[in-house]
Formats: sequence, structure tokens, C-alpha cells
Amino acid sequence: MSAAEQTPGGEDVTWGEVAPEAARRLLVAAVEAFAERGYHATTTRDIAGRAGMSPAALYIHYKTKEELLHRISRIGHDRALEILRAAELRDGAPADRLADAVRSFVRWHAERHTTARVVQYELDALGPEHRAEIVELRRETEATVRRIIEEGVAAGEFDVADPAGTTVAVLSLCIDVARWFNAQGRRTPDEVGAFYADLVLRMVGYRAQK
Amino acid sequence: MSAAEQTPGGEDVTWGEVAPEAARRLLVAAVEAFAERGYHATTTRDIAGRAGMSPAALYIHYKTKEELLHRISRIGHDRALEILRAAELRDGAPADRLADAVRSFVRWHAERHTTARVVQYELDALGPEHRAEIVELRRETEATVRRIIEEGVAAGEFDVADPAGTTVAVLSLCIDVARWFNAQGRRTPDEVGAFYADLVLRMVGYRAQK
DNA sequence: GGCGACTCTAAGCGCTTGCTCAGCTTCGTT
DNA sequence: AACGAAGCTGAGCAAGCGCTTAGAGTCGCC
Repeated sequence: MSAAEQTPGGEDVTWGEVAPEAARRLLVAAVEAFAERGYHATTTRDIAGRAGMSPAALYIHYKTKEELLHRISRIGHDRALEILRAAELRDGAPADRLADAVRSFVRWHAERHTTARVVQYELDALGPEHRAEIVELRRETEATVRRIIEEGVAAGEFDVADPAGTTVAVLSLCIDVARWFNAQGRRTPDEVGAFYADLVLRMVGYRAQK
Repeated sequence: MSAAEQTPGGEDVTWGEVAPEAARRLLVAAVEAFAERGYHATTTRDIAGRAGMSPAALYIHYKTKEELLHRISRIGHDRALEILRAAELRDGAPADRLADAVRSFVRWHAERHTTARVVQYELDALGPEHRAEIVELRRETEATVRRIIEEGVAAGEFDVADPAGTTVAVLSLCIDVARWFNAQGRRTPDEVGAFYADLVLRMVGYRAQK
């Protein structure tokens, strides 16, 4: 895990906003369970058990199992969007910003692949209202990437016939890292991020000016 | 749907090997239900209902709900592998064969995205033995693509630093089409296939000799 | 030291789940 | 006409589900 996702003390900062501590423990347990078995195959008893609590304790902190998923999904999507926006607002040529966006976005999906798997692949398990809210966040995510690509095209840096289609493909490629990435695998999140940044620059037809 | 996936009469050929007819109807119903809601959220009553039968009828043709998923997964993986192998064995330069493989593989995932969604994303719902069998097929799928890429590198057509990693990325990109593709969307399966073939040639550093 | 607010548990309710089974119908075969 | 096999249904079982409730323990605050 990179330092960016930890407090100076080394504690995971992802769920720092979730309080009190029992609610956070339940949420972390839910992320693990959902990632392992999927939302529908996970029982509230399993979540409570992983958090070291009785099944009823869950309902003191969350109204329903679906609300747990929503909290996870919301925080995860906020973080993913934040990462992309930070890259978009940075100084530098479009190619640099696109590479930066892909690098940090992919690194997050690899590093936190457990969370990302839930965030990216359990969208359909949300209820209609919560789903609509998250879909809106995904639209903004897509718009952010598309803007960078369109700037690159306008600047003559990229050779892209269909910016919208390319955006979908780029995001699809990056998000899917959460599905196959394995912490015991050959490469670190940093390496995968760098590799993917290079792949994406190729996809947009960028020729490095060496 | 392309002619390749139909009989001359126009009937869907994908599940042609499944007999008798009632078993096929149940299987098609299961594909639809699994794709819509996911394996765990689908009830045997829902499947039987879609096939116009009582819940008990399902168990005349299949031992368990998991066996249904396995049949779907097996047939789908066989078909996907067949598509890639056909492209591999064709005449032509590695770039042509890679483009061909991606084009037909992606077209299948777009055209039959309902099936592909189940095949590609419900792997974890399989029992241990069935899962192992399918994982082996996926290994062969990956090996097929990797072989084409390595031939392209050996022939000097491709500029790829990490063939194994590139293979994972290419397959990940293609498979994920099943997740986002929408039949009501802007582009046809043929168009997406052609677009993705071009993207992949860029990813492997192929320079068209125009 | 007493009280309300908060956190948690043991027990369990109502319901749905995957799956079973006795029995009815519909066959092709004799 | 008789019969066994195969396909299917209505009814329902045992288990597990999400969630609720009554009450116990613990805390800060006056």
C-alpha cells in the first residue's frame, strides 16, 4: 500500500470518515465479505461475525444491508473521482495528465482491489435511488477522463477518432484491474499503474517526443 | 446478431447442443435471469417461471442450480476459446491474426453480452470442481492470445516489453465489453469489434504499413 | 448516586430459499 | 388394450435469510 492511503502511523485511512469505531469495523468486515463472495451471497450474520459482534448489532449502525453497500460504494466512488480530478487539475501537457490519471487510478484499483471490486462490480445490488446517485458519480468520472482526452486531441497530442468510445475503453481497462489483480502476483500496484499508463498513451496514439 | 451465430433459418444456434427442448428453455431462461440479477439473486422459481414451468420441473433436467450455471459457463467458454483458436490458426501476419482474434472475440461479447456476462462474471459462484475446470479453459484462452502476441514480437511487428502482462490487459479490455455493452447503444457489435481491434494493435505497438 | 442515552446480545419472527416427492398425464412399444 | 418410462405439477419440508424486539450492561452528566 502506498503512503498516500495511510496515516503517518500506518493505519488505513480509507474508512477514516466512518464513525464510531464499531460502525467502521462492520463496514470493513462487509467490504471483505462482499469482495469475497459477492453482495447477495453474503449474510448479515457473516458480516457481524467478522466484526466480532452479534447479528443484531449491525442494525444499530445501519438500517439495512443495502445501506452498508451504499456507504461503501459512495465512499469508494468519491475517492476514485477525487483521484482523477486531482490528475486533471495538475499542471502539464494532456499526455502527462492522462498518464498521471491512469497511473494513480490503476494503482488505487490494484492496491485496494478488495474495496474496488465491491465498488465497481456490485452496483446492480443497490436499490434504485442509491443506484441513481452512484451512476451520476460514474458519469462524472467518465466526463473527467473524456475532458483530458479531448484536450489532448485539441492540442494535437493524441490521435483519437472517437473520444467518447476511447474513454469507455480506457476506463473499462483500468477498472477491470480490480477483478484480476492479486497481491501475491508478479507485479506491484505501482508497476501495474506505470504499465497501464503506457498502454493508455498508446491507445490514444501519443508519440513520445524523446 | 451476425449470421455466424444463427442457423440458416435464423434460430439462435448457441444452445443447439442442449436437449431436450425443455432443458434448453430452462437454460436460456437461466442465462437471462443470471445476467439480469446475478446468480445468487436469481431463484429457481424465477428460472422455471421464465421457462413457463413449475419450480420442480427444473430438477428433472438439472441436479442443482449450480449445474445450470456450469453448463452455461462451459458452453460459453468453449465457444470463446473456439473463436480465438480459429483466429490463431488463420493465414496471415501476426498483426492480422491478432486483429482478427480481437474483432471476433469482442463481437461475440457484444452480440451475446447477456451470455457473456454470466460466463465471465459469475465464475466465483461455481463449486470448486466446476470452477477448476473453467479456470483451466481460461488458461488456454490466455495462452492462445499470448502466442499470437509473442509471434508478433518475434516477427518484429510488435513492440511489447511484457507479453504476459499485455495479454492480460488485452483480454481484460475485451471481456469487459460484456459488462458495458448495450444493444440500444450508439454502436453495433461489428463496430465495437473493429474499434477494439485497432486499439489493441496500438497497445502492442504495431505501426500500420500503409 | 441516580438517570437517560447509547451500545450490544439472546432469542426469535415471518418469509423465502433450494430442493423433494407422491401422483397425474402422455407417450411409444407390444 | 396394457404397460413401463419419461415429463411435469402441487404441495410442502428443512434450513437459512434479513431484520426486530426486550432487556442487560455501560457510560457521561447533573
